Amino acid sequence: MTMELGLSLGDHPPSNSNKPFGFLSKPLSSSSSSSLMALGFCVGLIGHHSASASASASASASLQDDEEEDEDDDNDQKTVLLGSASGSDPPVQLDLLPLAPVPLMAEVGSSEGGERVELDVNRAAETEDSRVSCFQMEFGARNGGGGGIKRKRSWEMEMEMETERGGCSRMSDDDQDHNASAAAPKKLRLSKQQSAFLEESFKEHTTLNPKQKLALAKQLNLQPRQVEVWFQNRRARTKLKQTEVDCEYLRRCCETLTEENRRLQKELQELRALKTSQPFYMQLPATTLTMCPSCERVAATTTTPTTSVPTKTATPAPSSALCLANKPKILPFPQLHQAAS
DNA sequence: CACATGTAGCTGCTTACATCA
DNA sequence: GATGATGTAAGCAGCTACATG
Repeated sequence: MTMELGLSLGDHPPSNSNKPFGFLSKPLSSSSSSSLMALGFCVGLIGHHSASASASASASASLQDDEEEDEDDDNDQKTVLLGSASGSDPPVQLDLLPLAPVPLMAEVGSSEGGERVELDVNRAAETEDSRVSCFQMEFGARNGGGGGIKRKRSWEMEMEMETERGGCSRMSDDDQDHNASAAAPKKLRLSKQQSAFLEESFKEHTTLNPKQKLALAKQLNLQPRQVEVWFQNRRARTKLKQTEVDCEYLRRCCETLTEENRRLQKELQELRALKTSQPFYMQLPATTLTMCPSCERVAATTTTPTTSVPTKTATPAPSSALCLANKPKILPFPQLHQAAS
């Protein structure tokens, strides 16, 4: 007789994944949990997701006008449902909440310009670096830009024409040629205010419709393409962090189940030892082994032919209600032999 | 109605640059 | 100051959905 103890993680894969847990083979960072916290997200196990987005209120309030039909985008909460080990348990919901909301600068996006502490990369056009900045924007458009700017959107062209009319003045052809032949344009970082504003907007909706994108770009004095790229990268970062959280959760599940497997194997060995130490079990009264699912102790009860009252002959399991319920019966060896033959 | 084509938006991967220890 | 690690803006390929002829 062989008894197999198989453990599987596959019953309830994460709802957002249609792949098996192949990524578990991927090495995990050594200090996973702490690093997760360091990433700026906290993991909470909650029953129902509470609308945390309300915390990020005023920042993108100015954009609310533009998001009439985009409520469906808001379902993109940074949460994930994970199947639990037992099917009856409620799913574990990992909630990614930014630890520290980014303070919003009052003057962000004001085209008239409040006093800015640091250099706004897109305002650098007004400084001696202007050519670099203007060229950068021009470069994307002229370049054909490859993938992202393969096909220029009509509304983007509209926006850029508007920008050219108003803001960053066009360079002369000579200047353009000069810059085009120069080294690739420097990559300029968004200012903290711009990033903070985009972050607040991202809390409201992780995707943008063209109107929202235009509005954001206008407010932040950025190209719509820059806003679009920022949101794309931000979604990718969110997904990456969520994957790390999922991975950590499943790693712990795996540890727990491995430990459970070890314990059950040990218990099986003990039962086998019990069998060999009592070679005359055939003559013993029928024994029913019961295991309490809560305390995980095994109790053997013997039933004599003369009386229906079981007599406990081994370590008694606690008589809690849990112990009385769901008694998994392990057939005594004689019965197993009979069933096999 | 089925099909081809163009457009727009997305993801995933990658590169290059900026920043920091 | 040099250097490696890390973060991030942007480029690119490929996919899908949708509108249009």
